[in-house]
Amino acid sequence: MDKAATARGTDSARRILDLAERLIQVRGYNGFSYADIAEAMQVTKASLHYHFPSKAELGRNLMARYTQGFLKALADIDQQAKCPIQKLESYVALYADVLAQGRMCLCGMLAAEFATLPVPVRDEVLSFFDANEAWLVTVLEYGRRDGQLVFDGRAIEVARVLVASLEGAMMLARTYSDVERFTQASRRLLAQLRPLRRQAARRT
Amino acid sequence: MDKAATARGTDSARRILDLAERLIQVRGYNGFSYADIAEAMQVTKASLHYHFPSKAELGRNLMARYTQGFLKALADIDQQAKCPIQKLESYVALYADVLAQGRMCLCGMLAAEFATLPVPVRDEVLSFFDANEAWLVTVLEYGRRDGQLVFDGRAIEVARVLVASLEGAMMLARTYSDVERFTQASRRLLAQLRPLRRQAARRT
DNA sequence: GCATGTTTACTGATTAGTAGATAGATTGTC
DNA sequence: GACAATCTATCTACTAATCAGTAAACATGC
Repeated sequence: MDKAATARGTDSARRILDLAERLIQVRGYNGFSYADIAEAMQVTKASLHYHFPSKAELGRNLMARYTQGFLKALADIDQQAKCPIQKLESYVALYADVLAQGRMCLCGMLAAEFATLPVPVRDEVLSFFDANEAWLVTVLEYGRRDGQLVFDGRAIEVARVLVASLEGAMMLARTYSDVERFTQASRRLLAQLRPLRRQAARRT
Repeated sequence: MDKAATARGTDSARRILDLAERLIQVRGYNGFSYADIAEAMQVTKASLHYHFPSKAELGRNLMARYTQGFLKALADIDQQAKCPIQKLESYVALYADVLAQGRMCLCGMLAAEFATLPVPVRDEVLSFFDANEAWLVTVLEYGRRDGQLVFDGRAIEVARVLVASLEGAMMLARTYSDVERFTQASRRLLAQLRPLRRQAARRT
């Protein structure tokens, strides 16, 4: 059965990527090694090199998969969310879900280590952020046009502040092992985009 | 002359810390080695271990010095700035100056690698952020009391969003090698705290 | 002669990466 | 349907480089 063969064949590669993803999100690109993955999978390092010849290649593949998955998630939000506010809330939830597992955003982590990354990995990281900003710009402009969102100036600037703030809030919250820090920050960031700004923070 | 001796004596330690600081800000804690510092100083690795027995000890000392310097800078701001807005602008300038050298905030970088850090270094990183938040809270509360700053809810929350957003904006700006990204983000973040919010973004 | 700071010459662990053997499953051919 | 060839995925057994860290000799200046 070629189906089973294919399934088993791709399974190792997928598991390697899963483990690499988690390791990078927790320890960073320079904080994990092939030996870590090999140990977790109970195989030898050599077999990892069969699937991903070099660490750079592993990183590039991982990033490509991550961005693809993120774009899929954004498309799902576009289908399901009823209004721009809801889209932004779902967007924030993507971050919160990662943080809830004690992980950083893969790209936030790689952005920190950017100077040490192989060039192909760098390119993928930039693509990820570009795609994020582009999606947010669409949501923001649409939301402003029909009055559901309020902000000054260019949407791209708001989008960039939003991405940067969420990444930063995620990093600080993880450092303090305090998800609530992220929740409070994201609630505040979204509140600023809503009309009726007086209600930005209902509770003190 | 004990002065010259002390000066020369402490000079090596200071230069080691200077180089370690730059290396961590650019490449991260796991992205540099004693060999990097030794090469830059034209000495052997062994002599570095004379001054800082272990990498953890080096990191702890570096963080202590960094926080001390930052607190000094905050005290200077308190003395020189005339109003809360000006204080916040000077605070943001501290970040911008680091970024202008192509570096990340030392603690922003270490926050990303937090899971892999020796515990003493972790503690120092947390102290740094705690001190930042505490200073900001004072500025924010004072500013709101006499109407120069406007924000909803608790000052601590605003302080945390500010720190997280600045760290995130710094990281993204450095990733894109585009200081302007940080400038725009910080201008926008501070504008939200000013009265007359209509003027938040004068130019597009 | 004693303290400070440096060097030489190591150690053992870990890093990414490779060559070649091997087991088992799949495929093509008669 | 039997058999050979090939493919997939793994293992053993390495390499060369780099990592943090150490011991002991050695210089220099007070």
